[in-house]
Amino acid sequence: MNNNKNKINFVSILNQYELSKTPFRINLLRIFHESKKSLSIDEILNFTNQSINKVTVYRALESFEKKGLIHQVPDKNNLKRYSLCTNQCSINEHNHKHGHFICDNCNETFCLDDIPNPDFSFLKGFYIKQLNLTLEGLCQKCNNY
Amino acid sequence: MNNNKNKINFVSILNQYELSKTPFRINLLRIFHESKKSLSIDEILNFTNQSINKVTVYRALESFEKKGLIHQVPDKNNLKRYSLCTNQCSINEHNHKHGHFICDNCNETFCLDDIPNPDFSFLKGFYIKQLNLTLEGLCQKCNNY
DNA sequence: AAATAAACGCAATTCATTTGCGTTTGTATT
DNA sequence: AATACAAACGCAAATGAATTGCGTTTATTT
Repeated sequence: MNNNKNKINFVSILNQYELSKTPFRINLLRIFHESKKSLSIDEILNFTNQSINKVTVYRALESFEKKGLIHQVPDKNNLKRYSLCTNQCSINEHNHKHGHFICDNCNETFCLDDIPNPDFSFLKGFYIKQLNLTLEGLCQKCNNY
Repeated sequence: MNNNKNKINFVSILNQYELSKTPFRINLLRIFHESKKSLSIDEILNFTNQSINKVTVYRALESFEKKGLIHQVPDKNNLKRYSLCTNQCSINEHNHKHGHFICDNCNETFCLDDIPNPDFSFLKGFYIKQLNLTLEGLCQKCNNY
């Protein structure tokens, strides 16, 4: 895999989601793909070496979310935090059976892509659009596993 | 059930959790017990007819949480939002297998006490302290059920 | 290549939450 | 029941994440 191929890849994804392809937004998409976890605004800024304005990050994330490329995930400190959508999502329809594990010690967030689908048939009359599962505890490293 | 008996009840709960029994804190505990859902700061203020200072609410909630009487739950708008603990919790040990349903339309939060316990045995080496499940969609009413 | 729309950076604003401090109230002790 | 101490309270001010306005730059469309 060469860099050129990767770049084309990200651009075509942005195309697919009708998002503009500025250098920063291409880079933002790369950052999401390369870090397998959810990201806060400050974490994103660290990956860009602070070369970009914070407001620009907020607005790019807003666009990405609106188009269904990323989605917001809960954060212990009530900060904005986003994850790449795994399924094909759109503006109107997000369909996550998505889980996150937040480590109490190192604060890392782990995406759990394949959580067993719990049975919610007891919720009669409720329409479930999105499922967000957050586990808290100790990750493998902090649990000295 | 008469009012007197209820009052004694709340006071004894506060006693049990080593929380001081000011008129507001007794009332706060009643509010949590009477509304079966999670509460934001502003929702609490509405129940008290704004007779109490916002800062006081923040500090009372902080105390309640530290002692393990309530716990924070995720909120779509990243506001502080709390629910009564169902299990016996303490300062150091919260053990929730707790779920919440947030309606996209009316914004109500419903507590799901008896969610089926998903199988997380695939998370080898992780220590799971707390499970927070948030469902989003339409509640019975907004779903025209 | 020109016209239009979107992204960007900067400064200023908003709004939830936190902090400091003097006063009041609850709690423990005698 | 009176006193002493700690905690809760209210107010004003501070913090900090997120948002908004606006002029400039860059991407997109024709």
